[in-house]
Amino acid sequence: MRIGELSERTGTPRRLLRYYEEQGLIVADRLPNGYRVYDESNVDRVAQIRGLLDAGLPTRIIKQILPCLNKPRIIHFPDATPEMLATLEEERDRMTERIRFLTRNRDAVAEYLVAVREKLAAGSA
Amino acid sequence: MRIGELSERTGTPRRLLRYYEEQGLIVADRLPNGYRVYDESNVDRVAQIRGLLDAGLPTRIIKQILPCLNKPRIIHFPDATPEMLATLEEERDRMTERIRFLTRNRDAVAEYLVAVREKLAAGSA
DNA sequence: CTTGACCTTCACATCAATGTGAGGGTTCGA
DNA sequence: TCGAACCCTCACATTGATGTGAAGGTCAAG
Repeated sequence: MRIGELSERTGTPRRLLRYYEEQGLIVADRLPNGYRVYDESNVDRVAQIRGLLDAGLPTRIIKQILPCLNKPRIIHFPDATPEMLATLEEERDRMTERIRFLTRNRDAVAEYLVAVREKLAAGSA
Repeated sequence: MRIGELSERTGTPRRLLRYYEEQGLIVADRLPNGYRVYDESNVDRVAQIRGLLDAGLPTRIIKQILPCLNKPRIIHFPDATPEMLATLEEERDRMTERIRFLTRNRDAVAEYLVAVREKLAAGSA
């Protein structure tokens, strides 16, 4: 498929698909006329990228961890340098931290909402 | 305490403390000479803000949910407009989504690391 | 052959979170 | 009274993720 279809199917502006490519997050083949061509796998990949971005990870980190997140559970080890592993561990811990924090705050917000609803119910009763 | 101490105790650049104030996330009293003064509660508050920022929430949303996250479990209801409640619900759901996504990916990264370690152990054995 | 819907690159704009520094007051101790 | 260590505001710079548009190539259908 070309960029327009991928854009529609992932709900991602073309501009960003090009940007992700520029950042090395996705790769596109080219038709003889220069048009980008994508295969199915890119749909999932873009979704993954967007999710990670939305989760607050910067593209340069996403670039590092993406290869470890392949669907086929065949972990193909890229040049797994020690520093890269260190980065990954850091990032894993950062994610864990984030999850903890986010969960705490989500729960607080949720509790608040419940409390407000009760208040409202009591008030209107 | 003045801005310098708060900065040190929260590990946050002064610049950002002023920025958070500008964004309405924290409030500071002023000494007669114009210096900002903070009390203890601001230390936690800043930590909270930084955590939420790090979790990917923009300041304008943080501003909305902060009032619902007070330590003393006395939920004091601000002008809880219906739209604000709607925003909060949306944000709660967004956070939940984020947590889910983040968890999945964190686990994937973690698994990857374990696999690599095993590989390395096998190789060196 | 032209029109319209694609695609390309390039480049400038924006927004939020930050960095950085200029220019200038206050306070306190040597 | 001078210097160091604070504080202030103002304002421009930067970075990452985006928006937007110009100038132009490709291609299928009328």
